[in-house]
This record gives sequence, C-alpha cells and structure tokens, in this order.
Amino acid sequence: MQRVFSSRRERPASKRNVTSYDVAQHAGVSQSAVSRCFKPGASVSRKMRERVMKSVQALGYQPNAIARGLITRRSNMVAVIVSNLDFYPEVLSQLSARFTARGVHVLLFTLDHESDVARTIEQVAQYRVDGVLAAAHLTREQIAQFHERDVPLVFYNRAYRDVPVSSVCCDQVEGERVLVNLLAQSGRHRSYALLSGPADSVVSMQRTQGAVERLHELGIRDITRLRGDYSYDSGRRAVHSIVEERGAVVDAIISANDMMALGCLDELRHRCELDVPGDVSVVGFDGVRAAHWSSFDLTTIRQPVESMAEAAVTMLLERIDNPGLPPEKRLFCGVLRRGATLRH
Amino acid sequence: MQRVFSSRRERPASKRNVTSYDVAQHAGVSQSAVSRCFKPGASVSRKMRERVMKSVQALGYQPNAIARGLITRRSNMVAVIVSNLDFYPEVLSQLSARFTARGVHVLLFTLDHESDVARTIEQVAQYRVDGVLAAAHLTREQIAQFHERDVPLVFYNRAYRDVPVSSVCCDQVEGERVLVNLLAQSGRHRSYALLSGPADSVVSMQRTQGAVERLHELGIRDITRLRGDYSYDSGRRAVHSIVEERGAVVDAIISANDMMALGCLDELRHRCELDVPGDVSVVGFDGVRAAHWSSFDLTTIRQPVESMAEAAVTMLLERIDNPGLPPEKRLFCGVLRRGATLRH
DNA sequence: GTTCTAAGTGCATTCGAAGTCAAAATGCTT
DNA sequence: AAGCATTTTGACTTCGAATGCACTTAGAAC
Repeated sequence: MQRVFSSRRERPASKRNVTSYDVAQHAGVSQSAVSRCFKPGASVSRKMRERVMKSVQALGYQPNAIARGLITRRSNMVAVIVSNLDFYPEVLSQLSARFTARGVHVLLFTLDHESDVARTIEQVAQYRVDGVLAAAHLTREQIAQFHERDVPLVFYNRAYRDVPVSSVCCDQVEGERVLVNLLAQSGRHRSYALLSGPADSVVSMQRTQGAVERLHELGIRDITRLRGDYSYDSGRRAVHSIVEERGAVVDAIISANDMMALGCLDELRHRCELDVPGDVSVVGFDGVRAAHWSSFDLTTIRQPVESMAEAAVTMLLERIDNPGLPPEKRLFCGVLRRGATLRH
Repeated sequence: MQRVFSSRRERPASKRNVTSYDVAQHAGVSQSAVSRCFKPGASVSRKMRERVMKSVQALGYQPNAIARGLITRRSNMVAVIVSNLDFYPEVLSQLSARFTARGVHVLLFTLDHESDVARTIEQVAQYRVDGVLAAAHLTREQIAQFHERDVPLVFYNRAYRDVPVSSVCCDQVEGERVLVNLLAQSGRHRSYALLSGPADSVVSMQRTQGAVERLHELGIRDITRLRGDYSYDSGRRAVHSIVEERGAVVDAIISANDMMALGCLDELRHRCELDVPGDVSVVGFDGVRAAHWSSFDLTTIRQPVESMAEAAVTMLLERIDNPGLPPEKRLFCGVLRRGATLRH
C-alpha cells in the first residue's frame, strides 16, 4: 500500500505532543481520516475507524482542543463570572456540574469587587468563550460588547430593565414583600430594622427596595436602616450597633441575606441575651444550608437554586447552538420557608 | 508609503472577529508588527506602537488567546479539579483569586464522586492546560500521564507516599493527635465515637487513622466507629444512631470534619437534649467559618487555607515556568482552635 | 459487463497569532 | 558622505485539527 505523508514535520515525534499527523503516519492514513474519526456522525468506514483507534491507543493521542477551537471557532468553554460576595458555593457547584454534564467547560472568573469587572471582561473576550454566564453586574457598554461579538450572555440574579439581555432571577422584590407581610400579619412588630448588603450590590438594592415599599404601603414608618457587607460578622455588628445606640427598641430585623441574618441571631441570643423569636423576629433571604440548621431555623425565602441553575445553563447553551434566539428573562419565585424566628 | 498585504483574506472584515491582519491593514503595517506590539519587551518603535494601538482602538481588536496558545504552546490556563465533597468555598475562592492575580486562568472541574476522575483527566489533557491543581485523588497511572506530558501537577490536601509528586497538605494525622490529646488530658472522657467521612476520601482516612492511633497509644479502647458523608445531616444522623442504639453512653465525638461536627452539636442539643460541653465533647476538623459562629464555637483544627492556597499556586506556577524543578511536598500544621465544645 | 450512485478517502487550505530571518531604516562615527 | 552597528520592519512559516472539494472505490441496478 502506498503511503503518502505530508513532509512538513521533521522533529522526532518522541518528545513532543502527539498530533493527528503522528497518528495518521502510524496508521498509514491521512490526517483528515484521523480527524474524521473524532467527529461524531462523520463518514468513516469501520475498518478505518478501528485502524485509526488502534494507533490512537498506541500513541496515546489526545486531540488538541485548542487547535480544534481555532478552526471551528468553538472553544466549548463558557465563562462563569461570579462575584465573591454572593458566591455561595451551591450556585457555583450547581452551574459547574450542569455544564460539565453537557460537555461544556467552565472558565472561572471570580471578582473581589463587582467594580473591577472591566479587566475580567477583556480576558473573557480574549479566550473566545462560546458564552458567558454572569453573576455580576456589567455596564450597558459591556453587555453591548458581547452582543456585538455575538457572544451569548445570561445573567444570574441580575436583571436589567430596558436592556434586551437574558437573565434568570429570583424575584427579590416579591420575596421581600412576602416576608414583610408575614411580619406585619402577626401584629406584634412596631419597630423594624432593615439591614441591607453592600452598596454596589444590585440584589441587595432590590431586596431592600422591596421591603421598604411594602412597609410603607402598610403604613409602617419606624424603620432603622443599616448597611452590612453580606457577611455573618456584619450581621453581628449591625445588631451590636442597634442595641448600643437604640437600646433594643427594634423588634423585627429584615436582613438582605441569610448570612447576616445568622449573625444577627447569634449576636441577639448570645451577646445581647435577647430571645428570638421571643423578643425580636429575624428574617433573611436565600435559603442557604445553614439557615435550615436547627440552631437557627431561620425564616427566609429560599431561592430555587437547582431550577435556576438548570434554567441558566439551558438558556445559555440554547443560545450558543442557536444564535438567533431572542433574549429571555426568567423570574423564579422564592419559596417561603417558615422557620422559628418569628414572634407569633 | 508602500503597503503590502497578504491577499489571503477576502471576506469582509465586518461580521467577523477582528484579527491582527485587520489591524495591520488598517494601520498600514504588517501583521508581525501588530503581534509584536502585544509582546512585552519586543522591539517596536514608538511611532509604530502608537499607530497600531490607534487601529486596535478603532477596530476593537482583542488578541485571540486560542490562536496564541496554539503557537506558543502556552494556554495560560490551569485546571483546578475539586471534588464536590471537600469543596468548601474558601479554598476555591482563594485559589481562583490568587491565580487570577497572577494572570493565569482557571478551568474548573468539579467531581461529584472522586471516582469519576478518568473522564475529567481526559478533558484536562485535551485542553493543553499549563498545569493542574488537584484536590481530588488520582491513580498513579493518571499522575504518570501528566508527568509524561510534562504537565506540572500539584495536589491540594492529597499526599502520596512513595510517589514523586508535589503537594500541599495540612497535617491531618498530627491535627487529630492534638485533638485526641486534648480530649484525653481532661480526663473526663471514657467512651469515644469516631465519625469518619466517605469511604473514598483519603483525607477522612488519614484523619480517622490519626485519631485511632493516638487513642490506642493512650490505651483507649472504647471507640464507636461511624461513617458519614461529610455533610451536616450525616452528622445529625450519626448522633441519632448513637443515642438510639447505645443510649448516649458516648461522651466524646471526634468528627472527621467540621460540617458533621456541627450536625452533631445540633442533634445533641436540640433533639437529644444533651448538653455540649456538659454531657458530651465534640471536636471537628477544618476550621470552616461556621465553626467560629457563637452558636457553635467548635473546638477544631483550622487549616491555614490562605497559606496553603498561596503555596499551592506558587508551587504550580514555579513548575510551569521552570519545568526542571523537582517535586516538593509541603506540609502545613493545622492550628488548634479551642472552642467551647470540650468538657473540662 | 456497464452504468450510476453513494460511501469513503486524501489533498490542500484554513483558523489567528507568534517567531525566524533577512532586508530596510536609522543612528553614529569619522 | 561613506562606513558601520543597531534597531525596526515585513515576508514567510509554524502550531494542530477541521473541512470543501475532488477523486477513488464499492455496491446496486439493469
């Protein structure tokens, strides 16, 4: 049998990555044939496939995803951008697992502050990822950039009014309204504290807004406003400052997330010797694992993380496979979890 | 000035990614020149650089990291493999932040079970990452594969005896011995329960071994052994089964990690109406955030996550830049945290 | 046995940036 | 102004796999 090879490779194939040419040479076929053996649904005879695969095994060939990505213009990678703030592990592990299950790889970008997005965006662009899943706030210009480059973009828990971009969110406002209703219904709360998250967190803003609006609608005006940073410690500090400065005249605390709520609980119970739910009610938001622990049994709104992650992943992959699809905004309702942190 | 272009590109440059050729054409220079402008320390005149950068701005050019990776054989990506089990967020966020700070990108692989590593390894190989940071157990063959391909590999909290491979670990055995000593010193414990993690977790094995050895050395034989899965719930179940079956004759619980220890605490206090530290002592391992919360104030061994992450990242990047470096095993001592979960 | 179709295969080109090398431009000396 | 060293620059090739196209082969139909 006549064997024809490209003569371009001269270096010894030993100390070098094995390429499809090496496999082709070893099997006595063309490089195209090798390539086709790795493309599902390609036209390859049984004999050819077996032969090539034998050489693949013999040489330990692994197709080079980088080279493939260059020619196909598909990297099979998506960028996942999460800010370290609301980076609760469940979300990331859900997203990662679901992408992996569909054969897509995750290039992870974590932000310390939602503010230094710009450099990250640049990196994302350079890697020619097939899509972007962002749990961080981007400017309109940044969103537009992705749009121009036809890179599908789906936001996780960041909604944009008046911007045609896909997102999967939990209804923060509605969730807070439900919580406020619950607090108000009991008729046992006069004085409220509202503990919001960091100033640059949109989610915190929405939650806070939602609570304030509903409180106002109900004619409740006695609201102490405080700011935390989403951490347990900042929850404790908030309670500390309330008690120091106002002598515990607050009887309901609405925290913008669970972590801070847990901090509040611990500070109230263990430092201030106040009883929850006896003296004070506390509600949170998110439904993190620890909120369910019997030490806390926090009343909160649970985000349906599994559904949301699944939706986000599906939406992104759909848009990658089908560039024409219009943006879509999916809003999931949080699920009220009635714990034991409410006066009744 | 005479302008010479490659004639290879015919498609309109509009609806296509901007390439270095486009920039070259726009600026009236060669593609090589554009490339050089992005290479730090390359020989480029001021005039040329300004001119090129103007075109770069005008066209919105972003160098294609994929193409660059193909020719330079450097993807500037490392694979981070974490098993979902000991995937406490702190570690991943530490690693990610430190890699990012050094301009290296993270390709994330999460494993549901440490067992299905094989497919992951294949993916990792195909992406020609510059290095691998693994917080999961690999077989010797898999380790050897990376070695053959000259891909630096550093393990996080997985040590291999007799295998020359780099790792950064917390001294699990020593940590458990310290804890056992502490329990034994008080002279108030007769009957011990040892709660280990999942069977396929090497870390759990080491911790359990460490505890058992020291207990035996001290002549303690009354040890109830239980198995959990590292989760809070499995900690609760473990206590439940102890109390059900043995009527709470256990007065010290050694848990292979903090999460289960917290579960134990909650079950003991809130379900069994037992007092910690009055009736039972509980110790954990890891030093997760929640262990420090005042509801728990758990006695545990804190892993120095910051130092360990820094060490792991540094070791990996050193080996990428300097392929000759021999493997190195770094062992960090855990830091005893004396909480309020010990009888005295 | 011929003709026609379909499946299978190989050649050559392509993706986009980087590196090699030689030519061109510049600066400096005398 | 000529001679030389140095810096800049561009043409061309390279990385490794995928693919359009042309060609070969096998099989079916007559």
